[in-house]
Amino acid sequence: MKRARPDPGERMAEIVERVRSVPRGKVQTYGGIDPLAPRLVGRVLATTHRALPWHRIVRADGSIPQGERQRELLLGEGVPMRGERVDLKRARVRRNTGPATKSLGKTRR
DNA sequence: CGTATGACTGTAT
DNA sequence: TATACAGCCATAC
Repeated sequence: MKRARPDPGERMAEIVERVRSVPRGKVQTYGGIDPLAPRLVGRVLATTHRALPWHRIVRADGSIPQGERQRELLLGEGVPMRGERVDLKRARVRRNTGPATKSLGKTRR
């Protein structure tokens, strides 16, 4: 059990690491980084953005938080878009790709 | 120490 | 599909 995080710094450090692990040309949502504290992810990005691929982090519905600026960067990486939003179905990082992904239930992580 | 705010999310209307 | 509301974590005042 290492679910407990008495130290905020540790949680933030993990967020930073996860953001850095998002591959180029793909994106991830705030909830995808930390479902329990998506707002915190934004705070971390805002304070650590200089060393992170911040543009690869978008909202759960595919909308882009930083607008045009971020949108250009994503397009530059070849991220599939759908209008002003990212096509999460294709661009979002997923650990499990395949049509037979149905009864996952709690197969998270 | 309490209140407000933010690069958010899921559910309801 | 779009708008409204409440819940959550850490920080700023």
